Amino acid sequence: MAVVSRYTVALHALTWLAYMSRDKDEFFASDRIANSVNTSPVFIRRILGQLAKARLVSVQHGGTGAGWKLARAAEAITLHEVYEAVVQTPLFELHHSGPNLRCQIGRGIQPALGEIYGETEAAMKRQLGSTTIADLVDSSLAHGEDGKEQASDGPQG
Amino acid sequence: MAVVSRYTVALHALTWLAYMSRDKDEFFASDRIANSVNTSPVFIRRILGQLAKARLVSVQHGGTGAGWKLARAAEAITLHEVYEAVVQTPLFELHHSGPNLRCQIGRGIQPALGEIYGETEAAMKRQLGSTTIADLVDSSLAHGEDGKEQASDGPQG
DNA sequence: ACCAATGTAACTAGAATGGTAGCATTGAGA
DNA sequence: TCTCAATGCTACCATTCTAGTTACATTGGT
Repeated sequence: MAVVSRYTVALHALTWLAYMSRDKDEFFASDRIANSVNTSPVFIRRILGQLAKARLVSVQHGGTGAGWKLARAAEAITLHEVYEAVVQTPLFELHHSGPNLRCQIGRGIQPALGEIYGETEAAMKRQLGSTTIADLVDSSLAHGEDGKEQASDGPQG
Repeated sequence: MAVVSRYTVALHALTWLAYMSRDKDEFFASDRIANSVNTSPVFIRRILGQLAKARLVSVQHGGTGAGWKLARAAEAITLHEVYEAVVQTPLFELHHSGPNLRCQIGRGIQPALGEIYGETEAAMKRQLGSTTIADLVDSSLAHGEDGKEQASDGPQG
C-alpha cells in the first residue's frame, strides 16, 4: 500500500475550510466537513486534532459557534506541512526483522538504504512544498466545473 | 505505515546477488538469500518472481545449480526499475469511499489531488532513478566495514 | 444552566503483510 | 531414465493497521 488516505482526508478538509472561509470567517463543525469528505466526524476530528497541534488550524471547543478554521491564509499552508503534521512514519520501511549481521551485505545494507530512503523522502517533500492549499482550492474548483448538474444544496453538499 | 518492506527485501536480494556474483557467475538458491535478509525463502521467491517478470533477474528452475542471478550488470539496474517491478499500488491513497459529489470541493478534489500526487510520485521515482544496485553494493560494503568482528562464516553468513 | 460542539477511549469489521506448510513442476546430472 | 534439489503456486494463519461506530466527559458561548 502507500501513504494512508488520512493525508487525502486532511487535504480535503483544509481545502474545504479554505473554500468556505472565502465568504465568512467563522468556525465550521466536523459534521459538515465529514459530509463533504464522506466519512465519520470522529475521523475528521482525529485528523484535525493533529493539524491543530501543528498550528495549521484553530479549534473552538465549546459554545454555539464551535468548530474549526484555518489558522493562516490558505496561501501560506504547503502540502509539505500537512504531510509532516499527519504522517509520522517514514515513507520506506526497513526489514521487519533485521538482516543477518554475520553477512557482509546484511551488516551494511540498512545504513546504506537509510541514506537513499532519506534522500528520496526529501525529494518527495520538496515537491509537496511547492503546492499550497490555495492552489488546491483553485484546482478543485476548475476540475469541479464539469459536473455542475449535481450541484443542489450549496457548497457544503 | 508506508511503502511495504517488500521493496527493502527486493533491494537487499539484488544487492546480495550483485555482491556474490563478483566472484563466480552462477545461480544462487532462495534459501541463501533468505538467510542474509533474515526472512523465509517463500517470501524471497515471491519477490524475486516479480523481479524475474520485469527481466531484472534470471531464474533456473530445476537441476542441481538451480536458483537466481542478475539478468544484467548491477550498474544497469536502477532503484526506480526495482520499485516499478515490486510496487504496484500508487504512493498516495485517495478517499476510501469517494467524496460527496454534491459538494463543489468534493467534486473537484480527486482530479486535483490526482495531478499533484502524480507529480509527487514522479519526483520520488526520479530520485530513485539516480541510484543503481552497484551503488548499493559499494555503500553497503562501506557501511559494513565497522562491525567486522562478527564476520565468521563467509559473506553469505 | 443550557446545549452544541469537541476530545478521547473502547470496540469492531475489513484489509494487508509476512510466515508456514504442502504439493506439483522443472531440469541438470548420474 | 531416474534422482533430487530447487522453484511455482495455493491455501491458511497470526499480526497489524485502517477507518467506522458508540459512548461519555469536557468545553464555553448564549
